[in-house]
Amino acid sequence: MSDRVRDAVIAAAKKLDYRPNELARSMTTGRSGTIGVVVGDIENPFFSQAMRGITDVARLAGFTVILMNSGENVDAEKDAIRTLLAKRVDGLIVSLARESETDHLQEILRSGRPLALLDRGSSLLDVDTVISNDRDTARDVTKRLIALGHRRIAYLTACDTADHMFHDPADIQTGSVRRRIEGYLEVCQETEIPDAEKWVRVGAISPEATEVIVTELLQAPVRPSAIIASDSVIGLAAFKASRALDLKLPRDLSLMSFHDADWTSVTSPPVTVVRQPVYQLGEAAAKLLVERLSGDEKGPTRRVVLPMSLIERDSVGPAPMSTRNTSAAM
Amino acid sequence: MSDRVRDAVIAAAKKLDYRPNELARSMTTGRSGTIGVVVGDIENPFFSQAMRGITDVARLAGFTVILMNSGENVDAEKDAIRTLLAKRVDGLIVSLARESETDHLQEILRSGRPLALLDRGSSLLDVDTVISNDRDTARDVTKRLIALGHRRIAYLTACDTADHMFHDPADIQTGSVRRRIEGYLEVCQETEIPDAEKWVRVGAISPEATEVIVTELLQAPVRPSAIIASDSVIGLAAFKASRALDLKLPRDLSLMSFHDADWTSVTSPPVTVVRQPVYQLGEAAAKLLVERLSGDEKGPTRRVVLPMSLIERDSVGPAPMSTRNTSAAM
DNA sequence: AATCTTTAAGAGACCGGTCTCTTAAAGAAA
DNA sequence: TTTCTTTAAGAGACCGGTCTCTTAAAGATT
Repeated sequence: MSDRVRDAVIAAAKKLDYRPNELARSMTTGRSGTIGVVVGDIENPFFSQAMRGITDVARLAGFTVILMNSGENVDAEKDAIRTLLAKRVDGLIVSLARESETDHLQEILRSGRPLALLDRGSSLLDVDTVISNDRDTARDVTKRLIALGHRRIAYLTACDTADHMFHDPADIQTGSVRRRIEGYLEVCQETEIPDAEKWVRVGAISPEATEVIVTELLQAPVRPSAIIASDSVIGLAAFKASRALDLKLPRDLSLMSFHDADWTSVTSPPVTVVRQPVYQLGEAAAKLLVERLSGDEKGPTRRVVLPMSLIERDSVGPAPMSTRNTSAAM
Repeated sequence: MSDRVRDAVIAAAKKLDYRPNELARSMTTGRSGTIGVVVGDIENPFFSQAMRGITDVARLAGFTVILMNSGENVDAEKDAIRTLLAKRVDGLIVSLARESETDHLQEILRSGRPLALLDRGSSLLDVDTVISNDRDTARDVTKRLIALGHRRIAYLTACDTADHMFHDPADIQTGSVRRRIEGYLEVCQETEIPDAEKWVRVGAISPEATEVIVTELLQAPVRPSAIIASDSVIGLAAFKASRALDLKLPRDLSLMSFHDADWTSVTSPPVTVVRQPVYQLGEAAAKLLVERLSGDEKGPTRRVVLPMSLIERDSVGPAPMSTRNTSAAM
């Protein structure tokens, strides 16, 4: 009897090509089967790789992904989260624009939905987080550069400050970058390199802005012998700018970049990079979220730290002798 | 009276931090404020750039975007569309895996939702489409190579066939690529270059696969003097493979690639590319869709063709004299 | 002051599912 | 055949909005 009726229903359903309305289902069940993701800019290979990791895990777990770009802008981020919450996503993955502004994130928590932080954590927020070992890697990288005789090492980041100048790590609102700068400064202090702070440059928010910063840096009377780029977009712009100035790497300048983007291995010279497990970062964040969504709602928060590693190629070399004694040169 | 009550309501809403449930709203209005996007692989810079164009337009129009990867796999594409339809997206943007399989797209049309095709059209489907002028550009590029004396020009694409060999443009299911190959073959025929078909290689679906194909191609007794890569991922792998074989560009081999990805300008030599308005492609597709969604539901279908242009750099040069007479060399 | 118009507030149905509870029918046991 | 158990089908409420219709109250008109 059950069979007969079922077959009839199925046949009818097929004839009318009936599709259950997931919206209606979501309304009663309270679950939308959707997770919201807020990233800085999907065009950045860093985020598109991470996004692939997220979508792969989500799909396997039966979730669908809504993507929103914040442009690293807090207001856009707030809007995005508000929209996502209104759409009743089951959980969120956010790559915070500024770690200090967490009011809108509290809102997520208050709504009872789980949240996972991607690449940037926040001490103000006790939630699942996936980051890289930024500080340690920055320390290693800086040590390596110093061992090669570099004393004037510029650090370039897209993170901007109110006056577009760097004074203190506390100015930097993006956690991953702040930790890197802290690591860099620590090592400089330990090796008694004075005024390392003055070599940190903020506001490399676009290839054009980066070009201006790098050009100005390299044309100054006292110029850096090495540059560390905080991501591959900055690294690429710095590479182009140094070439435009006819500088030979690594003779005239040592360049290294965070994120082993595709292009870094095919330049001449190929550029020394910090390999970041970007896909895995996204994957891990999605896994944490999916686990919360299917079971232990209220387990202890987990913080995953994925290791980065230095890939030494040919854009980094010994510093010219003339630059080694910092105090004299200044 | 109205004011008093409204104020009271607003105050109460604020106190309870009330957020309208978009799901419930969607159910009655029949509009979810969401558009579904199906791309091959968000990790590919081509798609991530296009996606940025889409999300920017969508956000401005008040829509939210659900992203799904098909991996250029028809079954995954079908699944994705089914899910999207069940979630009651208002419209879809799809980058078709195979132009001949359109049953699942008919399903979209039957559901009454608008659809826009991105980068790949289908003659079977009368819907809004945004593509590039693939055939003409391929013709230009081929002519240029032939003018430089090239007679053996390999064309590499990720599109695969059943037997992993190319026989006929009809084998190629990705419209943009098929049109390019058609343009390439047309020009070869017009200039009486025999057997151009044998230089088309399919199945460059990953960097590894591409490396195998390129290495085999370049180590054969009769090898191509020029390679055209159908996208920047293939172009990069081909660049690496040729370098691994110690070939000097453009002396030993001319290489050019579709899609002006970032890296193409920083290699040595920089590679000659076809500039594709990728962001604009996404933008245009989203605009077409949004227009349908807000007004002329049933206007005539529009096909937007965005122009590509050749950026000549230094990876393409004259063919070695020895390769110019095809018949003798074979 | 009585009537008509305007405007606001309240009540009810609906969207399309899920879930529980009741009722009816079929099959098993006495 | 009667009674008890099992199982299937049907009815109703609910999720949280939108929308329409009714009712009540305020303001305008003569």
